This record gives sequence, C-alpha cells and structure tokens, in this order.
Amino acid sequence: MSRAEEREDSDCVCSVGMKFTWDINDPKLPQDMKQFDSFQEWTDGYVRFIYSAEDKNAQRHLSGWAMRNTNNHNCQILKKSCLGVVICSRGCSLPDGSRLQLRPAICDKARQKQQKKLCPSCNATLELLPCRGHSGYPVTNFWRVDGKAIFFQAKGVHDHPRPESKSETEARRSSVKRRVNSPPFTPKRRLIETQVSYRRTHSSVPGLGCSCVCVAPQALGPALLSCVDSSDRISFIEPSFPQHYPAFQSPEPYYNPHNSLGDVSSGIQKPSNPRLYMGRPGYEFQGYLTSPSYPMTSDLCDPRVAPVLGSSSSSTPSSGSLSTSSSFDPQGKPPAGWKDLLKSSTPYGDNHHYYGADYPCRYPSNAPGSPAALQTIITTTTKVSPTRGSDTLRFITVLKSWPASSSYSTEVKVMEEPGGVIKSLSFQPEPLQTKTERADGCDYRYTYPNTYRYEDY
DNA sequence: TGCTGCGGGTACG
DNA sequence: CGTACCCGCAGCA
Repeated sequence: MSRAEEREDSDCVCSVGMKFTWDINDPKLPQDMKQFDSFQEWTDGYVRFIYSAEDKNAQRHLSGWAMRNTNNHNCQILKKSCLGVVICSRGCSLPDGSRLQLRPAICDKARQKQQKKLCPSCNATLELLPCRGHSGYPVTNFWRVDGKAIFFQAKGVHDHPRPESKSETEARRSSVKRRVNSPPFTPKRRLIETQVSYRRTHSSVPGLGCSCVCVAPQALGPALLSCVDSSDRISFIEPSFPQHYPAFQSPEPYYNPHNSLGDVSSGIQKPSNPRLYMGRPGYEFQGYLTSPSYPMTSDLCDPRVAPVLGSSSSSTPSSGSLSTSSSFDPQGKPPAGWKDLLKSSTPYGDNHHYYGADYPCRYPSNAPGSPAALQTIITTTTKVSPTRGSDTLRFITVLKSWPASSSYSTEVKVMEEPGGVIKSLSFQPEPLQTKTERADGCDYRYTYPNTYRYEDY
C-alpha cells in the first residue's frame, strides 16, 4: 500500500471503494483488497463500495431502497433499479406527523396489489412515486462478485423519500399477521415512540455520513431492538424529505453483521454515504442560505469545498426554475423526457407533481400556520477538470430549505465521479428534538459539528 | 405470497 | 451497441 493510500486510510470520508478508480464494467477490478467497506444500506449518489465477499448483506445485494432486478444481459453484473416509494396520494400527515412512505413491492403483481390499497390514515389511494434520480431514469445499483470482494456501484441520486427499509417492511408484515391474535395495544408503545424519535432525529442528520458518527447508532440499535420488538415498529416513517439526510445507518437487525462478528474496525464505519441531491426543477427559492462560518473537521476542510459554498450562496435564482443541474448525467445526455423536465416548472405532467408548485398541497407543513413546506434545492455543477478520459470532476452544491417546523438541512456536496474521492459536507440548524431523542446518552457533537439556529439564516 | 435472480424478448437512440 | 423495461420462470422462505 502506498503512502498516499495509507494517508487515505485515515480519511473517514473516503470509502474503500472510492479510493480506487474502477467501474463496474471494467474487465479488471481492484484486486487483493486489504480492506473492505462496511455495508451501506442507504447508498445514494454516484458511489462505489467494495465489500467483503463474506458480507451477508452484500451477498444478498441488499439495499434500503426498494431495488428490483433489472436484466442487463450480463451475468457477471447484477443490475438493480430503484422502484421509488409508495406514498399517500393526498400526502396526508399521519397522527404522529410522519408521512406514509411504504416500500414498493418488488414483484410487479404484488406492487399492483399494493397500489390498490388505501392509505391507512386518510383512506386515500396510494401512489407510487417513481425514482427518476438517474437522468430521469431510476437510480441503478450494480453488483459484481470478483474474487474475495463484492463490488458495488450506484448511479443516480434518489429523488424521493426513503421507503421503509426491507426489514421494516418484513417486520410490519409479520406484525400484521401476529396482531390478528393479539390485542392492539401493548405497553411497548412508549418504547416504540422512543425509537421513532430516534429515527426522526437521526434520519435528519445530514450527510456527514461518516463513520465518526456511526458508533452511537450501532451501540444503540441493538440495545433498542432488544427492548422493542422490531415487528411492532411503526410502519410509517419520517416526514417526507428530511429522510434524505440520515448519516446513521438504520439499526436494522440485519444491517450490521460486523458488530455481531466483533469487528472492531466497524465500530467506526469507514465509508461515508456521500450523496448528492438533484432537485427537480420548479422549486420556489426561499433564499435562506448564506455561507455560514461553520466549523469544519479536518476531513472536511477540503479546499475544494470553500468555493462551492461561495458559489452556492451567490447562485440564488430569482425564479422558481432551477434547472442548473442539467449535467448530472454522466453521459451528459439526458433523455428527451428529462430535458423537458428540466425546462418545465411542473416537471411531471402526469401525476408526479410532488415537487412542483403544488408540492405544499401534497406535503402540507407539519405545523399548522407555518410556511408551506417548500423545499429549495439548488444544484450547481461546475466542470473543473477531467480526471480520466471523459470523466469530469464535478462540484455539486445542493441547498435545501425547510420550514422552521421541520428539520432544516443544508448540504454541500462535493463529488468527483466516477473515479475519485467523494467528499461531503453538510450543516443544519438544530433540529427539533424531543427529550427522548438523546436518551441514549450518546454524544452527538461529532454528528452535529455545525449546529445552527434557524434564525441564523 | 412475495422476494430474488435469471434470461428471453422488445424498444429506443 | 448500450440501456431501459417487460415478461415469465424457478428457487426459496
């Protein structure tokens, strides 16, 4: 291992997979891996990971996202594409303020049946919000086994809320079965609420998905699960988009095999979950953003970051049309439909208008009287320099604004793709918290290196 | 019953 | 040719 690689080892932002320049289609992939990424359940963005062939989750090609098999006529490479998320067509808020975000059934027939069901909260129809995060097409994941490693590559940025994780869906199913023979209310309720709070807090944590912050949930997850029957967990999850910002891995029982194996190194998960977000056009910019003088960890003090921040604050568009992200497609050739999406302020002429002007109707604010739940996403893509061939180094700036009533997350992502290091940086105002949220006693200062009050904006 | 992977096939650019 | 997507099938839980 070279000196440079050794140095990279200390960089918790960089995953093993991203240290190497490879593509899933390469005839020869990196060999003799001495180190593997720990499994990432919620990958997002153009990322690569290299898992150990022993990793059960990698072997199963698991993902938190609902990924279905896609035939790419290549038996070496398993390709999966994202199905999106099933939501209430009214976007109603559930009693606890969350929104229904079901995991689409993988099987086509099962999914059709699923969509015929009604929202458990308001009896409205359910709707499948498809994923269009990869140049208008669903995000795709590629899996390839090679030697002692399982190579994972993801293309696209999920442009929809997270569905339930697979284990959550399974747990709910078994729960529904069991409820037939058991009373509807159990004393577990309080613990359930505690866990929901946990999810709410941490699913809002922005993309410092690094490692340094992953100790707590791993310690916490099993502890919680030991007292909360996972099958009784709430079936609906995080209010809409704040879910995009979990730094933590879900404490799903299947999720962290390393822990149970006593893998010390996994206590601090190496890879981050670098994500970028491509906003669908049509947002009304609320103009909250400035360049805060947030502290940065050394890992995040990448000189490349600063200009991005500067540009982000100066790239405030005056209209609702934020179509500056047209070059997301690695090939630079979005399909015609996508071009239309970029031009249109109502990108989804069909029923996919959740991100359009009527978004607040679909996703009403959780707090009565608060501003409509407008989101703002600005994406700027700056071509800096080619890294190899036609690959380009891209700086992506993504800003999101949220009403004060919800978790406000702002992220600045720096992405080098497809061959390089991904760095991500994020900051957010102090999220709303309940007293139970940090009852685990974990110190999240490392999780929230940059805490801002909403007024600061 | 649903998940998963495979593979034949079509459509499109 | 690459990509997306549809379909059916088989194995499995």
